[in-house]
Amino acid sequence: MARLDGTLRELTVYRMRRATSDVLSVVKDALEPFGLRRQTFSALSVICDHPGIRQSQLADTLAIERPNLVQVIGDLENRGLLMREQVPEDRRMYSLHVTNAGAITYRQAMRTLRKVDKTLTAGLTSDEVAALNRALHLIELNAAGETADGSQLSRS
Amino acid sequence: MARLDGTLRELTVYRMRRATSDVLSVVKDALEPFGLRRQTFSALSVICDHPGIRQSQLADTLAIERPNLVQVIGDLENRGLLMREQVPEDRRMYSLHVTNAGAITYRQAMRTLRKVDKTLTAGLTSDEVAALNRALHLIELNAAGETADGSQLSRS
DNA sequence: TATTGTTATACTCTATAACTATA
DNA sequence: TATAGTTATAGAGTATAACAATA
Repeated sequence: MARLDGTLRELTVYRMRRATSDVLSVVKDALEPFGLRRQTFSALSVICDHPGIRQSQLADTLAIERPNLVQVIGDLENRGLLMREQVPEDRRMYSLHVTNAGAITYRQAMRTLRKVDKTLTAGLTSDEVAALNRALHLIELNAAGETADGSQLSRS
Repeated sequence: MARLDGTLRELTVYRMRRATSDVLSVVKDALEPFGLRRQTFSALSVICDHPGIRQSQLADTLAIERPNLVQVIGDLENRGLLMREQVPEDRRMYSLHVTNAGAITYRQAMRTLRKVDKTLTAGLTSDEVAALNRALHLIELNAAGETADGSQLSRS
């Protein structure tokens, strides 16, 4: 039987939502054995690469609202994967560092996610994956530009 | 300043999530003047193309759980965009049809979303968009395959 | 005054169990 | 017994306002 959502599939935005929805489900399952959720994994990754980063910088990087980052950081801290240190020069801030356990967990989880990435893009050449990544990046920039200003589209 | 999430951006799954998140925000804003949400628009589209479709078929088509479709259908019915008729042969079922108002609203919304699609893929050639759509479809199939069975990836 | 991190809160989206009415 | 639609509910993910501590 032919697809009943054929017209919708003419829209790239619909295809993105459908594909991403399934992909995030796979990612969630892949991270579950590590006790990580997508956001805790992403935070761990950025903190590993940038020791001493502040929560507000992390929030900006991951496009997460500051209040929503609180529980992510708290989760990682409770699991002993992360440490917070008050910054002496400005005691409003906390600098974030991963623990040894955090670094190990991150490396294992990242290795698993790279495999997931391979699995999900199986059937595409490396050039096609590169083209896909470029296209996604361009769309992300276009979309961010649309939401930033008072876009005409939302005014009928 | 360089990206702080450079490592994460090596993962296509991360790029998909970031791009799709922004895209869905733009789509939401674009549908708002029509009083539609993403799901009500999608439902309207499928019902327009397939008059008489049943709710369970619609749920399968859009990959929405049956309970979650109830409010979507109710919303469209309350707005007078949709009608439900009990099927005489099997009175458990309702066949769905759009009203004239529903057809008009759908056409206008779809026209707007096609423009949104163009805006978001601006900078890509039509060949590149076609390649993107194919890649997204392949990934969707790969991901659906992973979630269906007891995937080995979730076992460390 | 402005900013960092926090709390409280609410809204959307999604997922599951259990019910009803039909078959 | 099985299925279509429904209800109730709970869990994520995300968004805003307001607060305390600090600058």
